[in-house]
Amino acid sequence: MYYNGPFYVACWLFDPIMNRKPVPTIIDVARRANVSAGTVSNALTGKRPVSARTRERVMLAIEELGYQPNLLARSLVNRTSNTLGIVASGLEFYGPSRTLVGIEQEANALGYTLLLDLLHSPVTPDADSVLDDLAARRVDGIIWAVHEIGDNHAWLSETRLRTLPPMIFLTMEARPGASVVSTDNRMGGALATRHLLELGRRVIGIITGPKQWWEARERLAGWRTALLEAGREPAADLIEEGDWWAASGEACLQKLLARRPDLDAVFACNDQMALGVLRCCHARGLRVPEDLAVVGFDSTPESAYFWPSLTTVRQRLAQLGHIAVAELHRMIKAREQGEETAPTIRNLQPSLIVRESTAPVDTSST
Amino acid sequence: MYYNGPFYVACWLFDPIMNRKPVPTIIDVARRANVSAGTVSNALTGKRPVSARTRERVMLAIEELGYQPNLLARSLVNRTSNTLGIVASGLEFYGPSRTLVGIEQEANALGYTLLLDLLHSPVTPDADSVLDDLAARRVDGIIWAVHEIGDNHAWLSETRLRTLPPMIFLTMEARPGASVVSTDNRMGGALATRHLLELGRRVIGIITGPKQWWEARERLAGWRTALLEAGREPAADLIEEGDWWAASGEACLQKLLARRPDLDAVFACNDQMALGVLRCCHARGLRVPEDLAVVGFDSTPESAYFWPSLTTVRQRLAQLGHIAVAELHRMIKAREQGEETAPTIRNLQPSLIVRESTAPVDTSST
DNA sequence: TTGTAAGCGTTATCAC
DNA sequence: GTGATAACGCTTACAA
Repeated sequence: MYYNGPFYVACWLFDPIMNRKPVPTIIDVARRANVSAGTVSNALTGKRPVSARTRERVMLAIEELGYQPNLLARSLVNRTSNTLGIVASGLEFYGPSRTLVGIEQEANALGYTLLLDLLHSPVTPDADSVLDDLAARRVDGIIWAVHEIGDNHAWLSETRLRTLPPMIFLTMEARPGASVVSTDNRMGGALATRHLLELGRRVIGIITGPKQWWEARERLAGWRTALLEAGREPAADLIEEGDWWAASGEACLQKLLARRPDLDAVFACNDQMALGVLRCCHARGLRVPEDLAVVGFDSTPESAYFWPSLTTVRQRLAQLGHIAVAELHRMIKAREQGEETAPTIRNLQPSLIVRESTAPVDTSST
Repeated sequence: MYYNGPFYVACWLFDPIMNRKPVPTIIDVARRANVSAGTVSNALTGKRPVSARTRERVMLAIEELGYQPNLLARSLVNRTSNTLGIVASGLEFYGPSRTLVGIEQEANALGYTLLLDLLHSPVTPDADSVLDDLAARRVDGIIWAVHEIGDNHAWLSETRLRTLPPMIFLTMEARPGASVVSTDNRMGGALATRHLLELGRRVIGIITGPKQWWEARERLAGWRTALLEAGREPAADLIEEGDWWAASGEACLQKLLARRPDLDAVFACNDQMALGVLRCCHARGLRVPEDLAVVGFDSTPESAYFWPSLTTVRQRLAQLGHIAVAELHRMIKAREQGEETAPTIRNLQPSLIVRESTAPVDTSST
């Protein structure tokens, strides 16, 4: 009835998995249920009606054969793979991995599977080869979750975007033609600094991330803005550049204190550097917050258990991922309809979590 | 010369992406280079020789057309997708995400792309649907990186394994037919405890992870072993069960101290709970390590900057990922050759990092 | 070295 | 409601 020809036999003979019976196909199912392949397909996808009796027979055959539809073949003809490519880096850090979880959740909810590509060097990414591979795999959309460092987005242009599936960018400065979703880091920096100003602190230093990083510059800009608002000068000797690691927090505070012994507050631009700051304070016998108030950024779970617990800026990292995927999904659907979507820019507002490192009175460690 | 028939035209007309020219195929390239599709294929894969002149023409055509080979189609005929499925959970924690990075690195080095599936509930995973999907996508192999909690591996059986691609398990108790790579958590627990014994501590408590977790039980077993070796009794009132979070470290230490005011050392089974322990000590005015020596587990980057810096057990998480992928690759290649591979069990040895929380003399914070 | 054509496992079209 | 059949884009005997 169905004969697949000599090639089929050859494949069976040379089957790479010799000690297994060949994987059943939709044709095997059809044969066993005494229907055509098309009917099996319809029974499975429900795209066209199938009588209850046939459906039953089909399902039975599937069960007996242990049939698994081949999604590769399905994607080939459907011209859609229900797959999202995600390019990320720095997954060993809290922020990126938290965001990835958010991305996966929303992707899963929308029926996408994730194809993960991690960049080994976020600074000089070989963007083209990664993106080409993703495009070759026919992903439905791409999430670029690589922090903006130096000119590592130089490859990005409107014309390049046209050669790619719908794409969304995380944590990047707005660019023509690109859809971006970020935390408002500038606002975060301002929140932290205003809080210290309101506490009456007079000499507020900042330990930034690497200036190469866009996020670091934004948080610094927020600090500047808040100081200027208050009529203070954002003096250069109040700024030290760290590298996001705790060790640099410690080292930078040493330098700041050497220059400005009158320092009475410091904004460390992430929680890890803030941890280094706290350690430095303990070592020097500085009381926090009495002698030095400290604010961090990120609100890692641990920060509530530092000693003292850390006042910090919280970004909604998982939500960042959710929104990115939802927006990407919208773009994909729109393009399927042939509609042209205008690029969107989303800026998520962070919030301040006040804890012991700035508020000596309240001992609660929320 | 080549005419693809009415369907091709229809596809062009109903092209989902109407404002774009249809994606070029290998046939378009062939036509433009005045060769056959097979030759283009050979030029691209190098599987069969192609004359220099033809290759040049082909490459030119590819360039001009912006052709991207369709990996879906290629995988369909090759019966291999160069893809690894990874099922993971708890990615918001340091351990799992660090391991994922290791996995991705090695996978990348071996030419695999990763398909990521995160389990929303590691306790009662819907393993079958996730695995079926991965199998339907025809991944070449699967990495199960879900911690063993309760009976969340109940689905696993030798017969089920036979229906799946080659598979490797992380951090799980050995099982017949399954290849596993884990850290030797029992050894880790013993290392930590022996260290405290050698320091002359007499009453050594333990704050475990949830007993539901295999890893937690193993670390506890290591503590027991070490105490028994030294002729001490692993008394029940020295044990408290935490939940891996810092808050539970704090709470558990309170309970331990209430029962055993003579406690002079505690082994917290991860660094986060150890952080909670340190906080509790500060709050109660206990000196670390003079009054209470503290050891953690994991060696997170932050632990070196706790106050005091934390003595902890280091597992090579990235290496765990490397080894898992390398082993999986071996299994895949073996099965391709039709060879039957015996399941392998790998146990990675952890090591102890001694810092201030147990060694008051040495102030270095390596 | 190159072309022809069958085949990978699906879905969609068009009759019946 | 169901069955042939062509098509998705690529690889690979086989023949030339």
